[in-house]
Amino acid sequence: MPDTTNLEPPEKSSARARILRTAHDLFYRDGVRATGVDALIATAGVTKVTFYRHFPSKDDLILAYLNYRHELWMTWFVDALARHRRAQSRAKRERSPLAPAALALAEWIRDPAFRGCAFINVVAEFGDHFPRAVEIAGAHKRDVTAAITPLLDSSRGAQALARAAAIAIDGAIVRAQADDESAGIALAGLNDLLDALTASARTPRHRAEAEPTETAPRNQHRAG
Amino acid sequence: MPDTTNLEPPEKSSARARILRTAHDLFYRDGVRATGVDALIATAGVTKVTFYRHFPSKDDLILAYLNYRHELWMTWFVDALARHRRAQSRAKRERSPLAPAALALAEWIRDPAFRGCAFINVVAEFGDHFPRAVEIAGAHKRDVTAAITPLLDSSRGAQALARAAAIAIDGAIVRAQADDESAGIALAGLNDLLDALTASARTPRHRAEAEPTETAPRNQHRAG
DNA sequence: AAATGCATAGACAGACCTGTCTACATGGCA
DNA sequence: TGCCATGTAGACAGGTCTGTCTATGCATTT
Repeated sequence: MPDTTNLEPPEKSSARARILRTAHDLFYRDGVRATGVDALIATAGVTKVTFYRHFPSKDDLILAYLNYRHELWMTWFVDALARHRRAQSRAKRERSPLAPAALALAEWIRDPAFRGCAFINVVAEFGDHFPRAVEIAGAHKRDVTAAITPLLDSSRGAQALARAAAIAIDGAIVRAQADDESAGIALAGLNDLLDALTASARTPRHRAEAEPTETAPRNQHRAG
Repeated sequence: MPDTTNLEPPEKSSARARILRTAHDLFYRDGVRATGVDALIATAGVTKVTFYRHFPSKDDLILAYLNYRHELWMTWFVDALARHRRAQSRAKRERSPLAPAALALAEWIRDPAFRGCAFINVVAEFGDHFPRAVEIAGAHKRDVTAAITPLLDSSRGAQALARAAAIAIDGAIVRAQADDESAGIALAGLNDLLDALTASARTPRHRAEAEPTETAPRNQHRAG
């Protein structure tokens, strides 16, 4: 997500803002576990006392990082959506209503600092061992879905459509992350998916409404 | 991926097989970085000398783990695909040609040991700091795409379709991982995406063939 | 019988981890 | 003037990390 300008008001504890900002950059770039507290305080230019005064434990900082990141990213995303929506309405030729989402994603993925979704990454790092972080990640995903819902006709099944689109977006994100030069493939695939989604919504052949057990097998498959 | 029976021939160094197997289980369950060598040797029931004789460094073990996991998972996946394909051909009513992939995914995601895609997780953990691991992850993704390609008509654009489907699959995987009870949402969304994909392939309205720059902006967006 | 290969047990080094501690400086406010 | 929040600098504790070390046992092969 480009251009992460500092949103914190500097009058309220500049040290805290610097720590949070540094944590954001290092956590996202190098991973949370790989970033030690010593590296954080050195980069932020504070001392340990200051650091631990603001964030009593690293876990607290991680949670603050996730909330900060969420706010930052969502702000950028809804703005990018609106931006591309305006550009699309100016252009004559019709496009998929989800095209703004694809364009926003393309912007982000092509950014040199792109390193995937911070929330997916944290869940991948910690999983069940950090449930509060997983919670925030879930809330983030829900908010992303909610942000793209207004792109769609509110009339029929916009909810299910938005959910499917959000999944396609996540897939493109991890695909672009896993293979450097495959960002193009990821974006092309995302376009195909979103186009197919809206096309099928126009011609409602089989409206799959949410319930997955229709196709999923019930037999609990025990694993090793 | 259920039922990970031991594939290693036991005559050749049972210790090595035990280490690899243990690494597989712990790395996948708890994360790679979170799993220390001491925990590995304790669980595998070997000593440090034995451990380091077979895997000179933890990085070597990580790579071996990824290769092992790849073989294991792909074996399961192609089998599950064939299984669901047979079941589908027995059933009378027509379904999407990608339905076997969705059914296989459902099997996996509903497995209690499911903790997302091991390769996505490793990339999320290490990113640029472990390029060889990222390479293996890319190869894995390519192989998954290749495995679902035969489900599609080889005639027109099966390649692009399979790539899009693979992205949808990845999206469903991370979605199911991020939010526990949202496995159902992920699978429903995956079904919607795959159905839409094959439906749009039958009525080729706009065939987006690979090149993404058609929709993606060229302006290099510098980031902070 | 000797040698070689592979296993065991566990101490150890050196680095890094999170988090606490003492001691001191500064600046705003009652 | 005194108080207190906030900042600085850096030593330190206690744990964990990867990786190396010595010393020993037990096969199979030569």
